[in-house]
Amino acid sequence: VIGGELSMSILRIAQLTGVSPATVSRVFNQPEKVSEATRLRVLEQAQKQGYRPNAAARTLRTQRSHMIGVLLPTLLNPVFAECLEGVADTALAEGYGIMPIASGYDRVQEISSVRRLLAQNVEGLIMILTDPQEHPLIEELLALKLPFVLAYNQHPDYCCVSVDNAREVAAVVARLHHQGHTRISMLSGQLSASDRAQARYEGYLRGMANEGLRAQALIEVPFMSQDMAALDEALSDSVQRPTALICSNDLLALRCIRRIVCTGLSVPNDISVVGFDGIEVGAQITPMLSTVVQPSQRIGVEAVLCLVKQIKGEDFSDSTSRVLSCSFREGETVRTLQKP
Amino acid sequence: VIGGELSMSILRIAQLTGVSPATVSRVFNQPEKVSEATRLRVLEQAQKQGYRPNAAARTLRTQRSHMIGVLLPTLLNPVFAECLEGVADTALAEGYGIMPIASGYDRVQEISSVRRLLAQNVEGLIMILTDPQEHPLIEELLALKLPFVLAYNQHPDYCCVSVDNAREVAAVVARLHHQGHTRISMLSGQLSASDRAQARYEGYLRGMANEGLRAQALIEVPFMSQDMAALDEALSDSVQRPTALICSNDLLALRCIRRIVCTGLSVPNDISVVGFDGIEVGAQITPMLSTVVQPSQRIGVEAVLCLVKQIKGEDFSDSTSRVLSCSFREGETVRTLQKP
DNA sequence: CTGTTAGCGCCTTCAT
DNA sequence: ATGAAGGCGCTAACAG
Repeated sequence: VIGGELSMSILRIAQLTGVSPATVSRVFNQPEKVSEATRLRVLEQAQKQGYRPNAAARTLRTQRSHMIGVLLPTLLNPVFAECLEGVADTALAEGYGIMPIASGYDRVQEISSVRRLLAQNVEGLIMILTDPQEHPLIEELLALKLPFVLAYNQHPDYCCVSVDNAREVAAVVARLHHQGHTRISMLSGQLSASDRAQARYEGYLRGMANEGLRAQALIEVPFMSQDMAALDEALSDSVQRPTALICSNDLLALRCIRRIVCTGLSVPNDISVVGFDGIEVGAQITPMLSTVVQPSQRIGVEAVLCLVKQIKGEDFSDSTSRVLSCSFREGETVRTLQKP
Repeated sequence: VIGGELSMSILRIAQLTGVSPATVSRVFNQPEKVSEATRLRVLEQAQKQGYRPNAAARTLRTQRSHMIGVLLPTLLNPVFAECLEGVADTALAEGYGIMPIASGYDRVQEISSVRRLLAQNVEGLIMILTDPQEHPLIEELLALKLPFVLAYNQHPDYCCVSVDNAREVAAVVARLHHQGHTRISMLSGQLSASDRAQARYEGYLRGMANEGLRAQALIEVPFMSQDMAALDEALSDSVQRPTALICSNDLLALRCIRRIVCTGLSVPNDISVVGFDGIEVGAQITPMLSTVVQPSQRIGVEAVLCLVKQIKGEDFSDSTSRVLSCSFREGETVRTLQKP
């Protein structure tokens, strides 16, 4: 009965310790059900042999992978990297591993990426979609009864961890107005590219209406390319030129500032710029970027907590959405205008 | 023989299609060994039933998880996020999933994190360590015969994908000297914090020696905190003050620029600043950061390719290290001095 | 080209 | 408190 070249497994530890495999298993999963004496012996042997439970076998047996899939647009935008950091840390703390995939803001890739995640038998998904509206993926997940949480996205029917994009931008408009600005424009990537962009633009419109200001036409630039022609045009008319520019995200804001300065104008003296996201570097640069700071890491944290709750509770209806509040970073890219 | 509530599995598809489980398995793994007719029938049935092969079972059976573990300091520094993007994309293309964990620049966490990765039965590891010198982890992995690749780190004995940090910094020194700078200082986070920091500092010393310049004392600031006292002191003496400052990484460079400007000095008029890393945002800001651009994404890509080669080849000696070359980004934070 | 069979390593009732 | 036994879903011989 003496095993020969037994590969590393629970069985080997069992034999070496002189107990049954069941006992070894218990030591790792229900330690309280094993007498301290044998438990220590098993632990010691396991230690000595460098034994680690086989995750695949355990997953197969328990039907639990302890894996969370994460779908995000790209890690090249720090806002998502910051979020992922929050996701990673929290998942770890909750006993889950994460498997991230970037979709490149592409709906087709979003679908294929999630399929791969499903193939890995993830227990749940955290997704940052370009736009959750009528997304085939959602139906699919619902049918599979696979728990998921949307991050940054907003949708009335599904569990989302996000911010009130529209409200935040409207507040920025009010703030700028309060500082004497009336010609306030908004610049964005392609609106169709994300629900955030749309919500933020709506916030702009609402804010302008609230303040009794005339909304300007949206300055829409291709986000992926570096083409700033639309901005150039908006700046060309030095009389009608806006005094303040709200950008749909921080990366765009930086790009705008650069373009404006290259044009020979000054930020914030000639034109104020406000971003959205609150990426860390924005606070390191000079002039410090004035921006709406989303709690990106916290969004990641909450998304995991919410997802884990769903997974544990098996309760799919408990998917309480969370709208986190933003703060405004008083940077140095906004100028208070003299009253005329 | 008519199966009842058979849970989703290869067996179910087999029964429904009227073939054996082996055939279904072949359809997914060795399609060429199955007649087109039955293959199509199986595929159709699988499709209809929404069947997906169970990854855990497959892993258990084949002893291959198709998972790569990734250990990195943090995602909050864009340089690592960019690298991870490269890792993620390439791993996907190679048929692997990735599982990233952040270590927070902490050796103890590095160890515990990798343990967790091992517990997930990853087939290999990509690691960005603070310092691979005499790292207990390495011994452990070697003993386990688990393939791994170090990224950014440099070590003669193990497979690394990195850049020649020392050479690149030395080149910066030469470049600055060529532009008329002689009082060139270097600023870094704690040297002990990473082998990169050390190598870059060595490069500074070597570069200064090469140019026949007198190396200044290293300005060492705590990287994690925002404490810039050491810099303040270096700038206090307006006569001896350096005309150029080489920073050990881009994040530090941004912080320095901010501090310098807040002191009332100008970059680059009063003092030139050069970074190291080449994070994307550095090119978006104004003034554009002059810096040594590491091919971060490519480091990630190469690391995966190198790792996969090891995994496939089972050949642990084929671990050819790769030293990628950097480029210099001519930004706007360096001034060419007039000849005296 | 297809079917049969035997585990991969683990957990978990059910006995003892 | 511990042991025995079955099976999670799949693949890789080996037959036919």
